[in-house]
Amino acid sequence: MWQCQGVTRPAARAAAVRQGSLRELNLAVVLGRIAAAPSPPSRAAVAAATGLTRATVSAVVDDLVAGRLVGESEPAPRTGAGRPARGLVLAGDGPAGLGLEINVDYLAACVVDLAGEVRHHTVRRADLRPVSPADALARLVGLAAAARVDAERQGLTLAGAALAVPGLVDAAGLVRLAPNLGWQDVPVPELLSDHPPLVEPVPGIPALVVENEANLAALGELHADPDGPVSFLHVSGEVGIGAGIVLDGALFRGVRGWSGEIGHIPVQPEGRPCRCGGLGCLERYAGQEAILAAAGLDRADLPADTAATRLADLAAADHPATLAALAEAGQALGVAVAGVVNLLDLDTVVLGGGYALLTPWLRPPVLAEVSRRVLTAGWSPVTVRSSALGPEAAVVGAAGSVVRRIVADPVGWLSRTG
Amino acid sequence: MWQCQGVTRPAARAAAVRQGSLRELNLAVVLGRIAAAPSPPSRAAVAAATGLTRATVSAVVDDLVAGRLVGESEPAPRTGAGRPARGLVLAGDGPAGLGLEINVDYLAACVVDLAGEVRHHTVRRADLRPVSPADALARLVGLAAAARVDAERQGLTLAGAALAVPGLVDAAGLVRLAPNLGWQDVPVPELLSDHPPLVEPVPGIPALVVENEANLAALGELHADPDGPVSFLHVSGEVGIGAGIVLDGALFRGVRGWSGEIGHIPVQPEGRPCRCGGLGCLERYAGQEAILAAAGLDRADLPADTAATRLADLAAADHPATLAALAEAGQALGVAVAGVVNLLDLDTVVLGGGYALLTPWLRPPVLAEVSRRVLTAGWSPVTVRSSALGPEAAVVGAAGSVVRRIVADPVGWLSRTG
DNA sequence: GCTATTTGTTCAGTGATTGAATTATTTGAC
DNA sequence: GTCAAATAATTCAATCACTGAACAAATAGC
Repeated sequence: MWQCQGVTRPAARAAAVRQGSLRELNLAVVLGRIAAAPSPPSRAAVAAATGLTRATVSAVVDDLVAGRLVGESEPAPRTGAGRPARGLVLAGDGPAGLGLEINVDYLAACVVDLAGEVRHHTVRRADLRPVSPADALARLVGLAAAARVDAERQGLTLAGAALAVPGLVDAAGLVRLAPNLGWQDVPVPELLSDHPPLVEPVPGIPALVVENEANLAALGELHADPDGPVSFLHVSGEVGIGAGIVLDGALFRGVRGWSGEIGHIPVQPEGRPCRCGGLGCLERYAGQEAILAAAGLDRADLPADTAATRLADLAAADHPATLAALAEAGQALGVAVAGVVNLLDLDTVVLGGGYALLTPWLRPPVLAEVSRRVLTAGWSPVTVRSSALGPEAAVVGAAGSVVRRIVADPVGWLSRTG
Repeated sequence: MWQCQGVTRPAARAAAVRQGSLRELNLAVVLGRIAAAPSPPSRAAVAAATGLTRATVSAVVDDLVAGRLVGESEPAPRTGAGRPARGLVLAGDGPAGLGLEINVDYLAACVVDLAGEVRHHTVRRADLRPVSPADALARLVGLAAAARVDAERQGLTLAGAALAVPGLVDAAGLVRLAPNLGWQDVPVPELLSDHPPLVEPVPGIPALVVENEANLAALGELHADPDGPVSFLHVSGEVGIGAGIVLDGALFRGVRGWSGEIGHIPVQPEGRPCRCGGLGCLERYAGQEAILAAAGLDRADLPADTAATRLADLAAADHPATLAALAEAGQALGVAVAGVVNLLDLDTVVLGGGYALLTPWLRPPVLAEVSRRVLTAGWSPVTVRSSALGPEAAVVGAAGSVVRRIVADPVGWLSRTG
């Protein structure tokens, strides 16, 4: 009689359902089910899981196979009597996503297929700070072209690309600010328009999405651990500190796509001045420069990308100043994370980027602050763990975001090949 | 060639689309369109807006009219030649939502019809702190019964109820903690099971949802201003400080429904101890008690519900200690809000509850902290405004949450009456 | 009074799903 | 070794809801 459940509202589906939409929706449902299954499911298993009839599933699967989105695997392990099932798997020779990344000291490209496998991965180290945006993008196009050749050699078709940059990106792909690269108002799509296209045009799939690195790294984490939590906070600690917020399996980008600036959450309202103009931002206490300074290390001594490694080595060797620096950083991070958890009620915090290596030392103080400051900590434990992917989380997440889009809405790809 | 757009992922629609779903989905689409239209639309206008044919819309509308969800209004103002349209409106004699609230010093009930009109509203003042949860709920049932009689007299059928409580509620309706009521682990549905049901059973609509007051107040704000922003932060300042987070028109409840505890975001990590066990929580700087103390007022002097009024009166009279207290509270609130905006990239903050009256004095310091501390403040102005609803936001939001659910998914109601 | 215009309904046609029947393939029992 | 049971996948007539065009209704303007 008195049943209870939470107040939720289904997302406003403005789109009317026309006759043909039925098939379009079921293509996505069946493909999504095949993608989510732990082992290659049979048509009958998909039917049972989705509630569709086997006849419908067969018809839908035929379309998916014809469109090179799904393939049949060898007979799955038998369980008893009966005709053996034919396992359905996401095609390894269909569309793939191209992930790209421009960071302070490297460029990277990778290709991920529908099944989520990384089929190509290149990193080219170079200090990009003295390089103009146009030249940096030109070099990146070189990497992308090589990735494309490699992908096509493997029978894959690049259907879209996503570029990770360490900065604020608006909806049009304009990089408003990437302080560590020294970029300001760089119109990436415009600068790339001189180059040949990187991917095959596919209706419904943007040729290029430019996105904040921390956001894509969070998606990479989702991708690397499909059975993990669907809502979590992914904190990337580099020179700056960025966060990607994943809610119900989707990236939360904010009203303008500028969410996740956890590095500028105040942790000491009247504390150290930050170059953003604020006072006491988290970045000034837990950013790479702050940790290095507190540990007594000169930043000029070592390239940015080895800072975390160096700190981890010193900490592992019980270097007192480093341990103290990490404890202080972890405490500041914990204060910010406690605020976030109080606000959003997340139960998982993933430490990524440079923090991944430092998790053994950062985790205890973060957990201490969380358990002290989070109102609901008593009933609901918060997990703090290290990223499953390493520094490549952002590129992999970028490529994964493309295939994720295809799986969620395969109609564009299917209409391409007819 | 180089089109760009954000990385978004459509929500995972696990549900397969069966044959009948087509109609079910279009019932919701058409009903939603009628609800969203600024003036009663014709069938032809709905068809044009949704992309369905007029024939389909007519058929769907017939079902909706038969189910008492939609009615026809008198001819809308003419625009030119042609057969006059028959305007479609949400029925004022169909299902309605029952909103309930238990707060520190009052009980409230209200009824909202499909169109969003408040058709009944009662508030009964009483100090609930010395009253046992069972007795408080018994009194509430009395209010609810009166509301039901009034609703049925007006031809309405109560299809569901939502109860707002100032505390943490889990998914089963158990109130884990409501400090200001003195409640702990109160199983509301169980305590209500002795009473006759408050509403007609409707498939798909929970008879009772228990939810945090701040969350429902945020929904009330969404309800009061349907053309307003679809993503915003609603901060209710009472004895405690709670926030409701609305993202894309839906309440964000967090993993366990305990989101919005903005009152325990640290604003001075080593500052004043809070009864939550943390240090320097926002509540200790911008909560009602902190403001009263800073203004030199004794809390015992005045009932809790008049504290905001009293402070507003004193501030309007330029009482120096009150002005200083509000400035300090506003600054602390601004620090917390700046952190939230950095994290979530929201562009609207609504001050509700007791803060609504104090907005003229709180807004300037909040805005100052936001513009100083939010990284993207330069490109994206943040609006800070007062709640459109007064203290009744939570009850109205509670009732509105029920009708919102019916509009978003009318199938349950329609299957009830056949 | 006639025409143009817009609204809303009717109706045959179509596409996709449905459910039952059928075929295919293997396990296990007699 | 053969047959029955079991499971997988396909085939096919029936059904349901949307489509598009034709039609009826109602009004403004000439």
